[in-house]
Amino acid sequence: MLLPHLATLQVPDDFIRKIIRKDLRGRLDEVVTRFPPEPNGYLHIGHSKAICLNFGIAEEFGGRCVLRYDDTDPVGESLEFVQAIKEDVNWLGFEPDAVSHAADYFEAMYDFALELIEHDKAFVCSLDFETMREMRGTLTTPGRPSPDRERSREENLELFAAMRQGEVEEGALVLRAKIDMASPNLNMRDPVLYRIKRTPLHPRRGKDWCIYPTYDFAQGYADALDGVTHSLCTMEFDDHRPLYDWLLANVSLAHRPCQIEFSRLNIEYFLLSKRFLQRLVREGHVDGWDDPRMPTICGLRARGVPADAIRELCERVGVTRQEQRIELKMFNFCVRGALESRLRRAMAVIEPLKVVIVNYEGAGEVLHADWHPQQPELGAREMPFGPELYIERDDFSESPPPKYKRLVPGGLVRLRYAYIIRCDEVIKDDQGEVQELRCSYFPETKSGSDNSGMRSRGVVHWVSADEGESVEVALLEELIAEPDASGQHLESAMNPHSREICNGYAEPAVLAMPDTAFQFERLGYFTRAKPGSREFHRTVSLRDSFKTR
RNA sequence: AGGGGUGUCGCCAAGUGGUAAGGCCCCGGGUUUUGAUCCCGGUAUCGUAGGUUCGAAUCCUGCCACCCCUGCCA
Repeated sequence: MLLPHLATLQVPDDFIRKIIRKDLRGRLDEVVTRFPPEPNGYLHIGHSKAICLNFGIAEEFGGRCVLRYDDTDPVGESLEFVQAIKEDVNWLGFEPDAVSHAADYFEAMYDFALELIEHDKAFVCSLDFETMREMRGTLTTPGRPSPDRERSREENLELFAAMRQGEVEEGALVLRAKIDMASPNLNMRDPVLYRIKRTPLHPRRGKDWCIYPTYDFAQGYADALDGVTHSLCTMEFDDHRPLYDWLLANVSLAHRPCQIEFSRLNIEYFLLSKRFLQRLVREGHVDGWDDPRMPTICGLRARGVPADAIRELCERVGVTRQEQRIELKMFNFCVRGALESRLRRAMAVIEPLKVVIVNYEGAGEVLHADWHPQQPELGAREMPFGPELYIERDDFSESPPPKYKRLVPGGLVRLRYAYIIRCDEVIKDDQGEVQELRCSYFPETKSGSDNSGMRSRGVVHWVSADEGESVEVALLEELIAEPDASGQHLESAMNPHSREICNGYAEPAVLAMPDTAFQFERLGYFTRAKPGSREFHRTVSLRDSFKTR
């Protein structure tokens, strides 16, 4: 799983794995983890950290990992998301040992609720939303008990049954835990356990149920029913843990999963809130959840980011309880690392500038080059060369910055895999815009048989003007312009240049190959919009150490 | 009457009383017909103030900063 050039990376060993290793030495025989997405949206790169952690641990310790859909609230959930989540998990390289649904445990959960009521640990409350909020108190003042708190067990049982039977209006009654209205932990102030929802229908259970358990109620029991030993979740649930434990302790359940929290993955320029992503799609800022600029798993896949680049990133950033905001550079490093050794190289010119070789005799010739300088087993291709070519506009300059290694008037530059040329004349239009370069070439400098001893300033890529294939190339950037746009308004945060289209030319061999992605030399890694398409978009640029560019 | 969590190089992150790993970034240099890749080399006294100790990033005390919590979302 490690990338060839990154083989030094050590096996993961974080505080969670240390706990598990210790538990396996005595307390437990097997480790069972779970990844519990709510099927109300697409997975994004933030989820991949939890996926890699949970599935990775199961793999490393010979345990199991369950993909559990946390479908406890029908609002916003759909089967479409269920399907997409499964596909994304698989694409990332993981196969769940089991798939479960919290909704399939509704019957068992209902029984746990009854048990709590029977033990006087839960009650049916008739407070309306507003009043309940008011009576909960604030961060610094204690709450006050509901007037229904001392309702009799019989009445609670009766009312809860009525709720379940659909005899109660939505919002009229809820089931609450009876814990401590004065607890400094707000989660312990008699939290709601069940609420009534008549609409929409549950995507999986239809109209079987009209009462639904809250996250807090469902989580621990679903974990227990799934046989989970270590319930790994993100830091914001840290102060839910006392409730998680309380709910498990007050019911006759032998199995006791334990919750461990770790910090979320944040990446510069990636805004991962579901609300934000939904809005991008809804308002048409992107072409869909799988737009190649989206930070969703399917978006990254469309962009050409390989699964192992994502896994590599998750492994590299580690697992701790510290907030982490990873630099984009780190992400890009992993993407390049995954692509570097496996993509064929090719030449494409994105902003063409015509070059005419005035001393070239004949119509043209065919040159040869390996598909990859370090991987000869990838084979070689032929490329047509002729008297008219295109080079990149910014590979020529009349007023070059210091240390410029490209073409200047009167200067020499090597056309990669071909000849050294000299710029003899610059043709401009009325506006003074460079139109065309007239150059002469040196036949004795032909690549592979050059013993002229001539030295050029640098090397430049090119495409035959006659035989180059026209291609449409999209240069992609992040959707937001600020490294951290959380809390900003969408309008001001959006990057207006997230997709710039260029019309250019690629060497013909590119279109003759079935490869879905190439490295266009000196430009970056590019992926086809669709198989066989002549539309490409840039997955990531090459690292560029040219300072004044 | 608030509670919980976190503070080690620009970004991640090891380290758990014996004198600061590693990666990314950055800066030098080498190889190179991609200013790519690859290869060498360089860069921190641990939020802060005290204390304990022969010895502290690690133990104790105070302070400071940041994050989370007042949904019948997850």
